[in-house]
Amino acid sequence: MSDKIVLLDGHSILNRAFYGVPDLSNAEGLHTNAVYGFLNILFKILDEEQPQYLAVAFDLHAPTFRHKMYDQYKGTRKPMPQELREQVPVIQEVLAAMDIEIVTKEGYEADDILGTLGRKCEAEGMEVTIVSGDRDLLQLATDHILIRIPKTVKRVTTIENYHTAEVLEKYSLLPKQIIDLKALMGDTADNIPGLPGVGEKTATKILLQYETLENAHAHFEEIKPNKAKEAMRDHYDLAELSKKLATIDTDAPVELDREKAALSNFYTSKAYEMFKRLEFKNLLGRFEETNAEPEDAVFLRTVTDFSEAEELFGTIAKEEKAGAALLTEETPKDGPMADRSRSLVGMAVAYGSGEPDVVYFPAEGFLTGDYLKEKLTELQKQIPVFCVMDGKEFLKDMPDADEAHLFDAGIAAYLLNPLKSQYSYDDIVKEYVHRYVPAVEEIFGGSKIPAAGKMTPEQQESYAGHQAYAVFAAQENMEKLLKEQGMWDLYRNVEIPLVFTLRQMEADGIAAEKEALSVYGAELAERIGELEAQIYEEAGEEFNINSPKQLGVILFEKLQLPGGKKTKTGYSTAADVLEKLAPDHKLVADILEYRQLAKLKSTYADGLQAVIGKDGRIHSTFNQTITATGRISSTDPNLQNIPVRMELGRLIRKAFVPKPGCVFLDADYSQIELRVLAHMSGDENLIEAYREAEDIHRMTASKVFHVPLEEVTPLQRRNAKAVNFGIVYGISSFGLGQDLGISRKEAEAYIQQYFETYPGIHEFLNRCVEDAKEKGYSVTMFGRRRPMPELKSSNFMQRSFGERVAMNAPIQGTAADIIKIAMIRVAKRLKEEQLKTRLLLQVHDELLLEVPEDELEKAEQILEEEMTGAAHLAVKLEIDMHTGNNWYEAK
DNA sequence: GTTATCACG
DNA sequence: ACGTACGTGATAACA
Repeated sequence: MSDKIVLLDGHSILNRAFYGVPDLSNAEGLHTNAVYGFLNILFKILDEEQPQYLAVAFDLHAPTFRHKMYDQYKGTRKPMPQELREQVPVIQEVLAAMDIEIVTKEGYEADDILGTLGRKCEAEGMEVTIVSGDRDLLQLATDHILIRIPKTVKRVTTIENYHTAEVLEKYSLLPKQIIDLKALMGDTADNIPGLPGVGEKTATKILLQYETLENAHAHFEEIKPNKAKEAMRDHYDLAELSKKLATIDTDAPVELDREKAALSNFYTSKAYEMFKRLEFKNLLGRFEETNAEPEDAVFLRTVTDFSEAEELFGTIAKEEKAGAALLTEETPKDGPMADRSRSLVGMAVAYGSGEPDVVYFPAEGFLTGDYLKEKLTELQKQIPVFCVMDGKEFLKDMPDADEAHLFDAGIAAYLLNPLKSQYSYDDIVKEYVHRYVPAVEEIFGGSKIPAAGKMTPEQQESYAGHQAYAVFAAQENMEKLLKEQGMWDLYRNVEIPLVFTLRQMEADGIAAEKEALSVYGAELAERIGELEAQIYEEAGEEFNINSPKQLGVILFEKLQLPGGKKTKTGYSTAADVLEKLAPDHKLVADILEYRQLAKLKSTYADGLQAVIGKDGRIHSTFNQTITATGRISSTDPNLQNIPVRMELGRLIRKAFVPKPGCVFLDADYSQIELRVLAHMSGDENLIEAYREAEDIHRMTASKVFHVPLEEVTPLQRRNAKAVNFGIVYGISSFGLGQDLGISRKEAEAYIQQYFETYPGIHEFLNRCVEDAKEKGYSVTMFGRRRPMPELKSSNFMQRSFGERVAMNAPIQGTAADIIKIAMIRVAKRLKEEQLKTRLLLQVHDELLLEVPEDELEKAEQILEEEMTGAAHLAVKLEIDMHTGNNWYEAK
């Protein structure tokens, strides 16, 4: 059997894949559809062909040399869309990670490289397969060179195969005559002009008779269709040029490096990382059987001997920097946070200069969990730079950690790119150390991390060790980048202190009365039952009201209500659709009420009861690395979306109570985002409006609608308020119209008048978009960045989204910065003044404190001072503050 | 696991 | 012409 080689036309396949695969992008906003499609085609070909060699050819310049000649001639080449362009380096990176040979040559196209290598390999007795989307390549087909052309029709990829015989069969021409064919008929996709008026039919007929272009020209007077004859006579220069354009150079100065092209195991750890980052989940399966060894592994070791450990701790204590990772087991794994007990299973420490030593200490024998914790706490206080992956998690086991020494790599990575959905140690190493360590999937053979106690000793060492290595190795570069990007102050003086504040909030939790929730839930259940019966009766049948699909069928098919389709899967039954129908149909009104109550019961009445711990408190988790704008989020449960707007829902807040002897103290910023906007835009009129008026929405209405302040109607005020909100969201006339239930045109007029009233805001918003377009990211007052890849999109919708985000992110982000600062300041004051008052919750513009009755006055003063003093803006920061014996009263 | 809906700022 | 408000998380249904 002779050797087989597969040669791929990189750009051409990428291009095919781009247009054949629907738009995909990963969490970073990077488009990935073409890369995904490319890899699918590659794997399919390799599975089928089982070649010994593989190489991929790329043009060096996207608009290629040969085509440029014609571009100058006619200048009609469309630029490559940005979404495709950005994927070119990605596929090259992926191929490189897979150790696949990439061949390029200055001054030559991929075609020429494929042609040359193909001929050479054939001459050496190999079987050659060339894969391209470009039919030009058919000219290369022989009995030993197979041209394969993938086509995607309706999401199914099929591949056409051509040896000489197949070319003859399909085109009635020899492969080398394909050149003449193109010369005559042209190829718009490739910008080959051909002869005017000559298509495939005529061209084939001419070539069947005369074999070549030149021979045909010599006999042009005999050519049959008159049009073709004249074209041949008058435009032969075009055909000659076309032939030149269509001819593939099979004598380019390129060589195949057999060693590099030899197909080895390309399931490398680098490739695995790339696939993971690109979120090609079903391609990851290909890696499972192969066990890729990292090429330059981090050296790890496990120490179990007590005196050796003691000695090591002594050495490490003198270090300037260390990285650490804890393996902790939580039991039981579900149920309320407070009911779980934690035990240390082991810990890893990375230290040293240059290539670090990484040591894993299992908590066993004389090295007990308590001993290790004690030692690590000491180390943490001694070592100036102490790096961990997740500081807040670390504090659960090391509550006495020193803030000044802590480097939280997860938070650093979040600030450097807040768009990622996860901050994993392996990504961090890849991104900031340019090295590869095994990810959890590789260590555990699945994306799930088993309980620490269930891991094998090897897995424990690898997981904890690589994590300790990662934070240690990445720290320097991350710190440098944070400083370069002007975020070091934000990192050091806001985010890191906040880690400690949030940890305290989580640990304290908030008391909730199970009984009250249960009673509330029972009341809801009663009314839900009534509604259910009514709905079935009105609908004439029983169905699952919670199923939008079934509900849509009942409403819009069975009962023929107007409202039609809206979502891709069927009818929309969202509240705004149903509300339009509710006044005329009792059924719809009942459904809306049912929905509301069902939500309250399942999410709040039942949901909250389930997370109350044995201590009677709810310990939510506050996430600091989730949002794109810098806000924090709350999960398990989410305490930032407890009902308040509707009275019935609001009653839930009566179940949240202070502990005995305490009261709640709640304060929220008054229109913080609008005030931030006034400050950042510097708009004199808005700033002045804030100085003059109690009620900013009324004031805005007065100015926008040119009526005296006292004569502003409630409707005018409502509209002005909506515009104020809209501005903060990155206004669009459509969105505003939707919100106010008016036409796009009317909304447009409001916006216009608003901008006339506050011209500085108009300028500011434009500047936000322009700046973000230029720099690729937006910035808050405190330096927080948000990258905005969408702004470069050629897709109108995505770009518009980017523009709105560019207007919103600096405002929402700055407000988020301010309340974070306020939280730190409040926490600091409480500590300094040794109060027992505790910060319990943050709800974006609101803080809830649990205050011993005798500290109330002091706490009020602190809260007022620290919240309003958190930032100095051109307008005052004002708060509304209340006390109460539950959250309902305090709000 | 994804989709639709709805709770909050 | 395109088709939207910005930022989150939990639940139930459905595949």
